[in-house]
Amino acid sequence: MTKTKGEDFQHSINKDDNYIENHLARKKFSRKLLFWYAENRRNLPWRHTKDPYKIWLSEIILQQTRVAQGIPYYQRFIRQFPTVFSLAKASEQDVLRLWQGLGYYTRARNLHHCALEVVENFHGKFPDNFKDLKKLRGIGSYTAAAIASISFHQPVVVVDGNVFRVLARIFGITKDISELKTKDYFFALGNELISKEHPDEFNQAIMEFGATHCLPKIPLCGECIFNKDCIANTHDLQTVLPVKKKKQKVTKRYFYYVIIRKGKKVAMRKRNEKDIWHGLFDFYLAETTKPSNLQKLREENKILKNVQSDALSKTYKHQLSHQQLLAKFITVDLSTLPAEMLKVGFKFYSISEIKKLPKPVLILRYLKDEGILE
DNA sequence: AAGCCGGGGAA
DNA sequence: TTCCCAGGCTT
Repeated sequence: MTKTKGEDFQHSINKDDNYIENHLARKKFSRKLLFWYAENRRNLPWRHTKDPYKIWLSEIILQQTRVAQGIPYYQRFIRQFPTVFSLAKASEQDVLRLWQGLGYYTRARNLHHCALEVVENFHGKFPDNFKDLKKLRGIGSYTAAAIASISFHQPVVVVDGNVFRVLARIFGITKDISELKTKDYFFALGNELISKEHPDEFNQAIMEFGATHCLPKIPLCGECIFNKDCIANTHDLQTVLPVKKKKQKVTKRYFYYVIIRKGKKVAMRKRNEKDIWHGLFDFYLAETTKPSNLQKLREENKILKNVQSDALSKTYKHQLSHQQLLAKFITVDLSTLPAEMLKVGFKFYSISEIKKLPKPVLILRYLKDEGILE
């Protein structure tokens, strides 16, 4: 079959704002989801209680943490701190020690701080609604919704990684989930869909569905109750949805160029093919991952070690898709370098020869600034 | 809006 | 290796 990707699909969504209602009524979605959950729910320690303290504890532990990894921590915390009072009474050191190995340690400090807040400001009773829960330290929109729905039966949807994935796929939402406002969109959509009768079950069901069935890489579409209702499945968009911009980090590279002159000629080298600018010519180069200075460079680089001048040029910047290049130049005369440096085998070019060599724009800009090239 | 926090499992 | 996990806080 021909895959309907990107543009065609985007168009079909944009031209119809009622897309969701047309394809899967909210009641139907909720009903099918709860049905699936009844048959597939895992038996997890925090599923046997509605105690807001225990629900809260489990949710903090499970932030950015897999269920299997969190279970033993949950059990140890419950055993050692059965109530919010006992947790509040503990020292931060004790809490951190019990948390060790779990990562994201501000969670542990916030956990302790929050326990103190609940004891001192609320007589040990957690607030019973989304808005007030969210005010507590370490409780964001996700955790507030989880506690509000599970412990207090409030119809507020949880929006976590699972919910993004499940809703984006089933309803064909192509918004970029890395954008902050997109979370508001899913929050609104989820609150339209959530079962008013069983908000707790709905929230746990949709997360369970995402965690065990609608998997990130290989969703089990073949045996899925939403088979015909799911846009991702019917349009073969499982790998596209949810849309998340790469966020590929831009790496910075600092180039310290040494322009070695011999009379009217200048040394240039052809660049390695495994890097940018392969096959192009630039100058002798000392590269670092952090900004440096001549002092430090002299200690690390055999050429620069003997450089007398301390006049680095201004910084030349060049932005590529995934890396930012920052270059400085320094000119030295070959005669000032020690004899051993001659063995490096620089090749010298006259100005007219240099004009003919293929050069990176970074080099070009510098040469023009210096009036070497017109 | 972006950076930061973290250990671990899966592909 | 890379991705992502039942996110939230700070700047």
